[in-house]
Amino acid sequence: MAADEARSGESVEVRPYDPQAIEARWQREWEARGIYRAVEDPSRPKYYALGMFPYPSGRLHMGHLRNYTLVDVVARFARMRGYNVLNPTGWDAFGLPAENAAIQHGRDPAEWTYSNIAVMRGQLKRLGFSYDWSRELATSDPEYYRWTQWLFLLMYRRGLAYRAEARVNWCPGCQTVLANEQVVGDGECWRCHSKVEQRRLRQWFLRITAYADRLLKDLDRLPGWPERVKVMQRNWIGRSEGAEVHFRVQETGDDLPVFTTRPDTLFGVTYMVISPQHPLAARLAAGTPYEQAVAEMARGLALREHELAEAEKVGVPTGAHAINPINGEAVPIWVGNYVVMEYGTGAVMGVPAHDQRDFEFARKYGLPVRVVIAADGVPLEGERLEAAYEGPGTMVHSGPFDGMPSEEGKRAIVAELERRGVGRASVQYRLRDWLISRQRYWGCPIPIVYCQRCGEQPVPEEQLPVLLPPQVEFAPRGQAPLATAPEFYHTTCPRCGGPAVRETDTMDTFIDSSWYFLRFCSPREDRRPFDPRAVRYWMPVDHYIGGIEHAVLHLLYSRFFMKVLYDEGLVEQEEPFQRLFTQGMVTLGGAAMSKSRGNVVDPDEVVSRYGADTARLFILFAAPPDRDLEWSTAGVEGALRFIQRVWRLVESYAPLVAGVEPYRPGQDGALLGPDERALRRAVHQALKKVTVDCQEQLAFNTAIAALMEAVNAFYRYKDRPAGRPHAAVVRECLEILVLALAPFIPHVTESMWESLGHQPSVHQQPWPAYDPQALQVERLTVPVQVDGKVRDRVELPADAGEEEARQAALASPRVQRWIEGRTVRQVIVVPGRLISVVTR
RNA sequence: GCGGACGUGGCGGAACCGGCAGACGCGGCGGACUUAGGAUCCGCUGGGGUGACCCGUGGGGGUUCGACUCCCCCCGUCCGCACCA
Repeated sequence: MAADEARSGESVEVRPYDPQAIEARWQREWEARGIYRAVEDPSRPKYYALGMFPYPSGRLHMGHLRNYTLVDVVARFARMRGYNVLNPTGWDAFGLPAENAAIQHGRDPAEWTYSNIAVMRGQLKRLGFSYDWSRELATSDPEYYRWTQWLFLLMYRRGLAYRAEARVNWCPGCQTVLANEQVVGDGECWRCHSKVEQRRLRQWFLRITAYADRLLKDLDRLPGWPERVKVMQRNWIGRSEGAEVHFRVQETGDDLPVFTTRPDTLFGVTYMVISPQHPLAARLAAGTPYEQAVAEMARGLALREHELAEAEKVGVPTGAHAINPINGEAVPIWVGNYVVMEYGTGAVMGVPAHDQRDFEFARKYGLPVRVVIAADGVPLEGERLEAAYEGPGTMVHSGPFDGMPSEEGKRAIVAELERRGVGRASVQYRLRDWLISRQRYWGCPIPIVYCQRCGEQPVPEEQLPVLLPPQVEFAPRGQAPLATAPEFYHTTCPRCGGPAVRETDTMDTFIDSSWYFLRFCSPREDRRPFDPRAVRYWMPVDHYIGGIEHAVLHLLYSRFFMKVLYDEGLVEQEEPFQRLFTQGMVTLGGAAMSKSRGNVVDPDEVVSRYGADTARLFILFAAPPDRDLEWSTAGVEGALRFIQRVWRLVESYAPLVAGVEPYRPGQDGALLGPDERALRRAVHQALKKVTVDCQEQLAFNTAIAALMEAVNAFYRYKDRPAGRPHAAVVRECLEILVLALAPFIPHVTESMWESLGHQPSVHQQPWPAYDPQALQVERLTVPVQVDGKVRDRVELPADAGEEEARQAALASPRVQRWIEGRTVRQVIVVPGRLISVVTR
């Protein structure tokens, strides 16, 4: 009876698939049972899956949905494979938008932030992510930022936090300074895209440059990171090896060091060029006709450094000369706009024959060009040179070094300079120290006070947190809002007890996010930033997933923090993220979704209309996770259709398999009919594909495709004209299907698991093993090529030997037609794959 | 300029280590069921020719019995960095 019903398929009325009811029900149950709560258990291997926590901007967008869906699948898959999984979330809650809302709409930043969090938390919960919600945190909570301040003081104590006056990036839109990493594109603010200006200010910095070398070297210890991100970090750190060479100003006796990567070209120096901001520039030009020009250049640079890349090289002579330490030659000193004060020493030796920039400058101002590296096709006379030769060669016009290969010459010249005490080997980095002061309110207060008597004083640990005061004046006027709150900044000196004032700038929010992954290990710890035991168990993050936009911001800063904590002995690893995955964008009409472009699709609307499982399935299936994903409503409907197809399959078979034990591998295998064998093969093949695709890469799109094929095979079995269904095999295959789908569509699979007579939760089941025997076939069809073109297919026993395959191929009439009149020179047999007959 | 990624049907995308190009899905066409279908199930769907043939993975060369895959040159798209000495 049950069998007949099952076989008659669609004539059986099955309950309709109701995603809203199903999803609400299981979300409630999961929460009530606490099945995603993570508890340290040293007897089990751990797995820390983490998505880059969201900024509570108001509502979730598709990027969030994609990001967290990927993390959720990784977490669920790991859980089923027996790992003790930590998958937390929280809120990167400090930041400018909260403050802008305060300015524009008079809302309290805290109120704005926490009401956004409430909305977005609800959205995340409706998506059914397997978070351990008991670990939720917000960086704007005093219990969190207390420890951010503690970490700042740790940096301070280690000499890694310092205050200095420097030329800094000033965003006129946000009315605050920015770190170099936050100046993006064409010199724009990463947040509001205003053109960044330069100002001189006294600000707090973190000495990330002290870790430049380790940050660079350890990239090689991160095989689980995308090459792209590592390259970006390498370029950002920008290590170059070379030499520092000390020239001397002939007229004043001043020391004038330069950095060069080409000490082998030292004999080719025909002029010296210094940055307009170089301390010597104004001094040397004073009293010359160029005094005013130099001053103007310095001013011009202060405004828009980023435009220089396109600007023409401009320079003026100072009238002074520099003496080359290698040969005693005096060359003119120029001031040039192409020299960056912040890199190297702010002075460059001009070698026009072997540096294209110097070449252009020399040609423009009629400076001599002297060839000192000879190579094929390079004229020895500088006047005939059409472009600088920057490659290696043999040294010429270089006194005692003539004839030496240039690579060797680099070492030889440095040795000679060292011997004479006028130079040494040197390494330069492009990386600058991290400017962390922000003239904003909604951030973590910097725990420093200034005492007239004792100077700069760290706030003692026991006085933390320095609380952000409510109710301050926000109108941006280039000054920190906290500077308008005397009740905040008036304090007493922790050392002498005398009157003192607090620092009124707040910290860059990237500090908050540089350690949150550690806090998640023990989020309620109230005596330390984190419990070392918990950190030892959970860290490092096994799989970190987020957007590429953090390649050199958050990801570099977090690595830096981790290394400092390692040096302090607080953590045992130096690298926070073992494996990193950067997902692609979600686009509509080929462009990233954005409010200003008006092409956003709201995840919430998709969930209300189709359900979270459908939204997830579409996102996972429509594109490989690292590529951009074009949103498609038709595609979403396809995903829904697939879920319904599986739903009907399970529902219509449920009566048949009720109370039946599943078929077990190895059990009377020979007795199964061909239809059952075909069904098992399809299902186990899919299971194998899902297992491999999810384990080795995040190839969820192909994993899901494989499951779709299995479902198609299931329908072929169900709708075949004759034969009663084999209940045990059907149960086995249905269970595998449901288990393998569980990480992708967690709610509906829970209901299916129940329909199959099981107790929840499907997510606490072990991942099934595929049966290698089920994959075996008796006969297979192999294509036969003649001279590289497929001419026929032959059917062979699966275990056919080479000779058998060869005979079968040559016996084929269609192959014979193609080899007629020719000599068969070779037959290549690729077992199980193809046979290639060669006549040429 | 330097560095990285990519280029496959009408569309999103498959293809292990060099071995049947186009899995799976969307869209389209046809059939079944049906009062009806925008539901469901099944079939077809790269182009030309319409019998078994030819062409086809951005373009051109090469290696190979065999190339989306490897090598060389070129074109195009996207991203990052950019007078960094």
